[in-house]
Amino acid sequence: MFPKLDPLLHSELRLAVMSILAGVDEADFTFIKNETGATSGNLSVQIDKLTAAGYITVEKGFKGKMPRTVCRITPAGQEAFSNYVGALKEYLSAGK
Amino acid sequence: MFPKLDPLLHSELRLAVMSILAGVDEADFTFIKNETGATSGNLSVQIDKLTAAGYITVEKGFKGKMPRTVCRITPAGQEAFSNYVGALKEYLSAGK
DNA sequence: TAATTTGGTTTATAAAATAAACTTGTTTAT
DNA sequence: ATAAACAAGTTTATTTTATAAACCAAATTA
Repeated sequence: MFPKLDPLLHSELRLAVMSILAGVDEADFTFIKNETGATSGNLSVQIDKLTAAGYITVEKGFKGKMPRTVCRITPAGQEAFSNYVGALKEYLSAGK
Repeated sequence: MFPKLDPLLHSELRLAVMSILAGVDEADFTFIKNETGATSGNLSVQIDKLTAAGYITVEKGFKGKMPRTVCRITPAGQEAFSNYVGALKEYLSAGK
């Protein structure tokens, strides 16, 4: 009746990150930080976890001279996110 | 853009409990335990938290000779659940 | 050239979830 | 009658997460 929720996605910040990345081609660290209001440290940690899970990729480069970290969602990440949304609906249906 | 999610509800088991209670008049401990597949210990702890928050009420009695714990959602709980569902939708919209 | 800011990472602390062990009392089998 | 197994939880301990604090290197600004 209640499907298991992917613990990697069932986290406020990681979910927000995935939500952003699901809607765009790419987004950099600073943009995600601004959108979510997260601290750099927290964001850095959560991005690592999503990367380790293969849900996103991280590409480090430079914009001019400043370092820049670009994130993208992977197909596996898209699917995991989609599955999570589906599973969650089972929990929410009663609460309209 | 991303509303804060009520941390009391953003928990797999507590959310399942609230989801059950949102749909029925009352439910007892054993029923919730069966529906969710949770361990007694975990369920006991999470029910305490929901009770402390005023989201549910717990009534202890007996069914025949056996102890029995009946749970009900409160108006505050209904509203919190409803708000949570609304907030969550902001996070899920990108993922269809 | 001395702050200050940008863009982070690493490490430490606080909070949460989960599991293991225990309690109280009830049936069931011997 | 009594021991073994079960029901319905609670309490305590362990593990996992999330968050915050401290730190770092390079770039920019005063």
